[in-house]
Amino acid sequence: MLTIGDMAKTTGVKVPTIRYYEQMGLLSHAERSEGNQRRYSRSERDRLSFIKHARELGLTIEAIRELIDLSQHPEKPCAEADRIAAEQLATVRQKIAKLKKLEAELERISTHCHSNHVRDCYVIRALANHDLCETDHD
Amino acid sequence: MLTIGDMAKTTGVKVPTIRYYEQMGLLSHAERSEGNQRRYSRSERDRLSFIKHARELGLTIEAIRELIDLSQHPEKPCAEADRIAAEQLATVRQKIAKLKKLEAELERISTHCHSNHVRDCYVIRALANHDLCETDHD
DNA sequence: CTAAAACCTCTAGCGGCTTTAGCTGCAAGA
DNA sequence: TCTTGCAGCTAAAGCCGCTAGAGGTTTTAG
Repeated sequence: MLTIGDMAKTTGVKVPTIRYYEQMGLLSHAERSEGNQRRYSRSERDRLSFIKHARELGLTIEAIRELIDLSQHPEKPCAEADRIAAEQLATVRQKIAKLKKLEAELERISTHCHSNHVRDCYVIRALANHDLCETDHD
Repeated sequence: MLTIGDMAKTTGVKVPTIRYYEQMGLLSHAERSEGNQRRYSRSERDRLSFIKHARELGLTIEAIRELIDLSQHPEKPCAEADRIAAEQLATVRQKIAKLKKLEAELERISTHCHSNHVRDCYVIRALANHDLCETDHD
């Protein structure tokens, strides 16, 4: 049996976060030692790794909960799991697209200013005046 | 004089958000009507647009506060403003890099699954098993 | 046996808002 | 003039996904 510290060490998820996941229902209530400390099996550690990996990919707690529920029902069709992954992919792509616009504008702003005083600073002027933008970031 | 609603309409910043910005010290305490409603001048609206634009670019409230303070002192050197913009650019670039890794992995995961049941679902297996990853997203 | 490390619960805090509850202000139509 | 209904007000709580701290208990190493 693993202590919560062992779990933390082997998965890289911090101890308070593990307790948080239990509270959120991603991990079931762990068995307890006589002294009320959590004890985990290897399969619970695997589930924690699953959760960690999913979080690293940006999935919400809610989405992970759905995936865990799904994985408890191996006979169900996996279209649902596909949908969750695909949605996340779409979200990530949107974020990339948006950040690229920001990158372009910030680049322009911060390479443009050759003045010495705030009075003429391009950074400040660009922020004050959206018309100086080339792209239509929202 | 503009009401808070007018401000919201012309800048696209929601009414409660405007009040929040005032609380955070980005907007100064607005004048009030006899009936205690906020009344704004055009220059306050311009400042709100500035804030909005900066937020869209991902600047934190704190960074925006610094920029506003700077813009009140036109004779100061603008190196500080440049630094803020450049830092934000670096942050944005980091985020893009990370998201691209996620995109690659999600793409692989969600195009890989041709099974019908959760039992064999690649999405679920990939999440359970980090070894299936090609990149070393953190 | 003791000291230290690890564990426990509970609560509060982060950023950047959004929402809710319960009020008051104000303009336009009957 | 009255009323209706939108707009505004304040204060406080809620959201996400943790993280940190206080103050106590259990486990482990020596």
